[in-house]
This record gives sequence, structure tokens and C-alpha cells, in this order.
Amino acid sequence: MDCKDEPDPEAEFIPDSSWSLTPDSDTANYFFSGDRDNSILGEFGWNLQSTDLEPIQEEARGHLLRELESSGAMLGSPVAVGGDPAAPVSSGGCGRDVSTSTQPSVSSSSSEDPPEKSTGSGGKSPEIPSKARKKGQKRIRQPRFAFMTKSEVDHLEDGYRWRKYGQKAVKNSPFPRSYYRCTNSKCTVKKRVERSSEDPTVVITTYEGQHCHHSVGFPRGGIINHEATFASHLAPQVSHFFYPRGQVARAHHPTDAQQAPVDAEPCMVSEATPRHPSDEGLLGDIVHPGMRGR
DNA sequence: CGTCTTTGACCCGCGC
DNA sequence: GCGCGGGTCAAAGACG
Repeated sequence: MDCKDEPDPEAEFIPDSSWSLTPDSDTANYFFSGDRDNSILGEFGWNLQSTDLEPIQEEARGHLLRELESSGAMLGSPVAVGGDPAAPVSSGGCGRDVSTSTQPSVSSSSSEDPPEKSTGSGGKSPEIPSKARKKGQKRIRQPRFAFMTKSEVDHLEDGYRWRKYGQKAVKNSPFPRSYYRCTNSKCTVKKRVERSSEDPTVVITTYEGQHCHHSVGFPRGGIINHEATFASHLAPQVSHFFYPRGQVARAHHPTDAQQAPVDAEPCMVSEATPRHPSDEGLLGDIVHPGMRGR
């Protein structure tokens, strides 16, 4: 499906001076936000668990700032911090233990066990595999990443394959919200797509979790969708620091992606670069109300 | 036939 | 405790 979708030219991410990076020392959240005409509107945020990442937090921050500067972005005013500061950093998806050991982690259970199609009936734990969810345990959200894109296409191609598993009407919005899950059985990344009630031309995409495998490929011809482009600009750096203890995302090459089996990789990431960063997110907590109009 | 979408029902968290 | 809204499940159908 996705792979057949026409990439949306309008969705290209081009950071410019209207974008800003906002570190939040208290919650260790960093938000990248901006407002760009005819391109992308939104924010990018991720959590760095203070206990484990403090030592690299500053470095990460500096690194990010440099990257943003080099890519034309400019530091700016703070944006509202949403997200779930209390949530443990997790690799998400089938992340192997990139999360800290002291906290219950989604990845710890999901890494070995593919998300079971939960037995029984009815919805199970929305955010945590039932296996890992114990009585009294609060649901834990994975790192989130959300952004808004001006596009006529709801579900934008991003190099990964998604399976729609639900759609719900959103309160105070005429547009429904769609729920997608990565088709890779070992990957627990989820994605929500909805249109802004204020501006129907704006598509709000929210990711949660991180892919533990290669993308399935991008369309040839250099047309890049918003996510891919976004990734190429920021993901490498972000993911690098996102993974504690030196675990870094595996490179994801658009060129070989077409051959890369969706679930070829177990999640251990090795040296280097770009990894899809687009695996976080519950927009509801990230994008300010003003931008979304929820 | 395999994969994906649709959709109603169910579960859970949260506010009142 | 109850109701609401969000999130997920899973059966059924559509599609290639």
C-alpha cells in the first residue's frame, strides 16, 4: 500500500530558519519545532533518560545544535514540552535493551516476543504487550515523534510498510484518526494519522516506537517524502544519541532498501548512521494545541 | 491465496 | 462509581 502510494512532493522536509531546537533540562526532552509555509509544520521531540543519558545529554544537545545550524536551522524560542517525561527511554519496536535496565520496558519484552495477537477478545493493553503489562503497572509510552505536513495524501509514504488496524472519530474534529502498525511482526512501531481540524490541508502524523529493521524502500527518482527527508536531516544525529550505551541505529540506505527484507534485522544496531527517527510519537502530547486544534 | 482495510465491539485510563 | 474518549482487537470483506 504505502509502497504504491505516490510520494507527496509537498511533504519534503526542509529545515530553515523558522525551525528551532528547544532543550528542556528538566525533562530531558528536546523539541524541534517549526512552521514552514507549504512544507511541514510541526515538532520533533524525544526523550533522553536523565539517569543514563546525562553524560551525553550535553553532547547530544551540542551535536544537534550543530546539525541544525549546519542544515540551516536556527535556535529559537522554547516550545511547550509535551510527551511523557516519566516514560523510560526505549528503543521501542523490537529494540533490544536499549532502554535502561531499571525500568519496565516495552522493548524488553517485545524484543524476544513478537507482539502477540493477544489472545482472547477485546483490546488489550494499548501500549504494552500484555505479557509485559503486569497488574498495577502503568502503561508506558514509547518515544514519540510527531509532525504536521501539508499534504492531500493522508498516509504518506515513508519507506516502511504499515497495516491499518483501526480508525476512530476524533472528538472536535470532522476527520477520523487512523491507526497503523508496522507490518514487520517484530516491530512494534505504531503510527497515527489524522487531519488537523483547523486546517484540513495539514496531515498530522505521529510515530511511536522505533523500527528495528530496514525500510522496505523508497521510490526512485529522488522524490522523498517528508519522513524520509526529515530523517535524512535529523535522524542520524538524533538516533545516535537516542540509543544509550553506544548503541546506534543501523544505517538505512534508500538504495538497497528495496532488497532489504522487512524483518531482516533483529534490532541490534551497530555503528553509525541514519536510522529512521520517525518512530516516536503521540502527537497529542507533543504538538501544541495551537498548531493542531484538537 | 495472501495481504490489507473496514468497522463494531471491547478495554483502559482519566476526569467528574 | 460512572461516563467519555482514546486505543486496540479481530472478523469479515475487498483487492491484487
